[in-house]
Amino acid sequence: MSAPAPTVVIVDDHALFRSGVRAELDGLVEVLGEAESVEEAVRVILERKPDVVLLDVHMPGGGGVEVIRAVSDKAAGQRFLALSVSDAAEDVIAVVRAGARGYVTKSISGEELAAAVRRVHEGDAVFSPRLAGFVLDAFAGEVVAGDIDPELDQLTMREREVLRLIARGYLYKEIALKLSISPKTVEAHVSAVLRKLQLSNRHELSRWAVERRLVD
Amino acid sequence: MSAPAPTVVIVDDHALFRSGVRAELDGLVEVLGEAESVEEAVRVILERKPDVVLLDVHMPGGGGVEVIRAVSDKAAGQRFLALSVSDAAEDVIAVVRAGARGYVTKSISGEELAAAVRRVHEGDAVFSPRLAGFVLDAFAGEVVAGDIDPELDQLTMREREVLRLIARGYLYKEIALKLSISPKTVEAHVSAVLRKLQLSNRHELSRWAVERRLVD
DNA sequence: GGTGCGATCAGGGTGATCCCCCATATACAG
DNA sequence: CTGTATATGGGGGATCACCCTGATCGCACC
Repeated sequence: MSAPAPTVVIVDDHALFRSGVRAELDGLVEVLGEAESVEEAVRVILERKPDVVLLDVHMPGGGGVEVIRAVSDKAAGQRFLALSVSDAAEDVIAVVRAGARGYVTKSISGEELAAAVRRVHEGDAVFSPRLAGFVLDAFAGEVVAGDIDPELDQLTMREREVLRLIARGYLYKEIALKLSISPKTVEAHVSAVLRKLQLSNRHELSRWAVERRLVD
Repeated sequence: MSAPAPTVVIVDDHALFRSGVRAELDGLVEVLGEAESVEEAVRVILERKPDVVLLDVHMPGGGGVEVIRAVSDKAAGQRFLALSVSDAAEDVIAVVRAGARGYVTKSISGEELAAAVRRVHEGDAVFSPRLAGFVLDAFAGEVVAGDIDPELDQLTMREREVLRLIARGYLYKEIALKLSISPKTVEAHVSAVLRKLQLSNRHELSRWAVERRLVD
């Protein structure tokens, strides 16, 4: 337990919060730098190469996920600990998928945060108790869903109905029967969906739907 | 930190190891019982309802995964901490998929094990440092696979290659280009796969592949 | 040396998909 | 009233998917 203090970079768009974290962690970890935007974060992280990046999930310009993506392209081994007010499952899932090795809420104490940083630095996975369930449940294959989607939003109700059936592998004929319309109308709806989502065939459409967990 | 000692049941087919764990945990957690087979484990767990089940992964009669499945059917909230000599990714993935909330190797010390039990009891997720990477990498969408599947087993290597590409939505032409063979040969392989798996079109094939986590 | 299997390919056919054009009715906003 | 969006349809055609019946070659097994 006499390991040297791990080094961190704090990424958050709120200066007040950054200095709060810095003060709380004083003496427990070594703060190498701060950043308040995605671009600045990427630059600072690549420059200072901290043991762990404390990363806010919600930020203008893409959020924590973008930071992880951009940094991981250039420095594969970088470890991230997500730090957020949100305990929404989608946020946790998204940032973990991107590559974060931990996720804690901002209600954490300074000592707990320092401990979490140490554990992430050692390669461990850290999750707030109430979040561990989300992550592992999602990993176990459960459905999460339930959020709003700007891409899905531009589709009309009828188009979404057709999309759902297409994604389940039904033929135009079968969909026409189910909806009591002509196969030609189904075709028209499918074309509209493909155009709006910028996809080129029903296979891509199926994958699109599965990725957004609209079916299966 | 003055919480009452959590209660555990130890499941392992080696009596020597069970008593070792019991001795190491003495005074730190309360051992409610032991089991040395899948059947006994299910019975003891449902009877004693421990806070955490310390579960060996490799056991005659199905191993830890079977225990988790059987118990979860009857007592949904039960928490499991997998304890194994193996640090193979497939073992970790399998047991976490089944529902374990943690996984540590048997090289762990008594104090560390007690701490892990406490954290799992509190709802936290616990992984040995070198295992955390496996689990999160797999969750991030990487391929793990490597297990045996009687359905997949009847496919030849070439057929599996084609299956993978079909499930990803490629056209016969595109697959032919990727594999440097004729579209007609691709067609032949697809037909063989559909026949062997008793499916009728590429949509069902995609769903089949996704369910078995061969793609996506 | 036959027998079987895997991998490669061809021709021909039917149905499905997807694209383009087009038209109609309804509803809603400006 | 006029334009726009939505839902509904049709014709025609190019491409794709799937199935069938073939074939050749190599390799392993008995």
